[in-house]
Amino acid sequence: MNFDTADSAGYLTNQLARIFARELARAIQPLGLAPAQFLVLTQLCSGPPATQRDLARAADVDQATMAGTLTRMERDGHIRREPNPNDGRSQLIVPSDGAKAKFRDAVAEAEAINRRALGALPEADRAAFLAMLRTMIEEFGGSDPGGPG
Amino acid sequence: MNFDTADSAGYLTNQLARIFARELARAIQPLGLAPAQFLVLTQLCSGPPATQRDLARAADVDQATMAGTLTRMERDGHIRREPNPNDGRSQLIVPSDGAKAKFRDAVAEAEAINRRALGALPEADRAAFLAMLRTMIEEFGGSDPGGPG
DNA sequence: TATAATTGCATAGGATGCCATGCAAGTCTA
DNA sequence: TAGACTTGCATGGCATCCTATGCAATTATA
Repeated sequence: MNFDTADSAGYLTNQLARIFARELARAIQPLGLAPAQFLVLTQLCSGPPATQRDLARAADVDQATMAGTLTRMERDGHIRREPNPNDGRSQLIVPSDGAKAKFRDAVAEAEAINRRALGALPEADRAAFLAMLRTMIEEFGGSDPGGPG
Repeated sequence: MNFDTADSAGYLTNQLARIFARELARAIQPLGLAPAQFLVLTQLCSGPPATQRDLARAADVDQATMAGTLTRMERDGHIRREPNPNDGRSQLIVPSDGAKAKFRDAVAEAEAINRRALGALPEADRAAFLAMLRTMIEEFGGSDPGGPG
């Protein structure tokens, strides 16, 4: 009974994902940002005001996970929570000016890492790789972090 | 200033990796195994006796991470640590009979998940996808969990 | 409208991961 | 051989993630 990790899509994907996360964490750590926080800013800096629920859904993480990330971001002054006039249960998450500035630097770092990784592939394969990732993610589309697929 | 996650290799890879992890965790949870523990058994059940350091390197995780995983596996009776006759600093990790049996079931679950994911791709693309993952992982080959690339 | 179901959050618990430290054992070298 | 360096582990701290709960605010319904 064997399991060859070298031929396992799950194992290889996990390994590459950890590499991406490590590289990004190292690159943006000087900015006071962590990978999950960068992702939150990606949403906040390019769209309308969002609630915790919105952010969790957009990032496809559990609500509890997002709650923790936002707590740390608030602690570090990256965001603040404002009352939501439309719903007393939720709050609107607003990025600080400092966070917006740091986000711009972080984007450059993230893009550099993506370029380095994709650069290892023949130019003709790069778009195909991204498309394959999207296809497989779509296959598990119903796989909410909070419910079986 | 924008960052389009839909075109980010890092973001998409991370998302797919979390899906794989979630699916595997749910599938093998009834066996009393977690993803990282399954990976350890993959090594232990198909190779010579290994030390904590060997396992950490094979899995490309930090030594401290592996220490924690092995502690939980020992707590749950999946492994035991035996003195290493060749080096007083380390111990040899040995899988329990029960763990070996559970590993066989877990392999079936992991393979099913891999098949489902890869099955979303045209047959002709599957091997190419795995090859691209390996190529990018190789690009960051020196990216040890404990040292900059 | 009173009750039930839904929805948004906060928290606690557990598994991974990474970094930084500190100690012990093994190896190298002057 | 003594001192310095290297290597293997254990721990503590922190960031994610997920599951399970419990509470409060909204909505839907009888």
